Amino acid sequence: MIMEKKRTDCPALPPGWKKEEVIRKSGLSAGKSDVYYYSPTGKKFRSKPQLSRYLGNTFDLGCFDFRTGKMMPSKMQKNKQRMRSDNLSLSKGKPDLNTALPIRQTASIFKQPVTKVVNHPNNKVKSDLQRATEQPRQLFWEKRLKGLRSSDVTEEVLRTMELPTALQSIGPDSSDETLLSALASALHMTSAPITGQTSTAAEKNPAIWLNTAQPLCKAFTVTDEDIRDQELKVHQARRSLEEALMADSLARAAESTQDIEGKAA
DNA sequence: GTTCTCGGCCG
DNA sequence: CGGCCGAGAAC
Repeated sequence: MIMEKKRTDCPALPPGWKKEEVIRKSGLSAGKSDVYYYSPTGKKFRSKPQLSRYLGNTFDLGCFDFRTGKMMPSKMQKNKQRMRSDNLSLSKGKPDLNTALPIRQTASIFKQPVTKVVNHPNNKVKSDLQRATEQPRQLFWEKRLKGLRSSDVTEEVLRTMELPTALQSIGPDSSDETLLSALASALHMTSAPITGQTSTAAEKNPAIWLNTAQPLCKAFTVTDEDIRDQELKVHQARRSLEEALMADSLARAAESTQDIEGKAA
């Protein structure tokens, strides 16, 4: 009888990645288990460094637990280096493989050319950006984003953002349930300014007058006050983050002191 | 040749 | 003790 190996989906990794656990059947280490991962293309990975090298900056494995296959928020970077003023600038030890660089990980599905390296002389590498931008798009495609919610790596659904009331949805689905998605998409799809639908005709008969280069959103103007408000929000968010990091760093310091006391006793 | 498996090193 | 990887075994 052949025991098939189970390759299970791994929700903490990008779609298509599979995890497998193999129990050792014999030898001194019988009963111990080895964990492997398979990329969407089927390549096998048998350690976190190996996985990390392959994913590079496209994915942060900082709090990924290789054995369980889950993101461990508590295990936030098991780095020796503490967030302290005395080593903020001069980082000693190895440069961290891929937690260090602040890479935006949410936008990668938009307009990213894929470079596929294949060791065959007749194959050519295509990076065709035109395709991504000039493909025909479905009218009112934003509707398909309805009901989609973002979630973090532990699959907790995140609180949605509140949009200014000046932003009004347009089109067959007048609710603003897709508005945030539509605007976020628009910001990623183009580097041109996002103005919304400037033609008033579009409001009355969007099926005909819709400007497809712009999101399903009535025209709006951004005032200097809006910008100041936003700057304030960002500033406050940064303050909160700074405080949270500081509290975290203190908690860790206390934790390790207890460790030492525990061992001494 | 490739893939599977366990040993064993090292932190 | 467990993660990681070398290398022999198996195919």
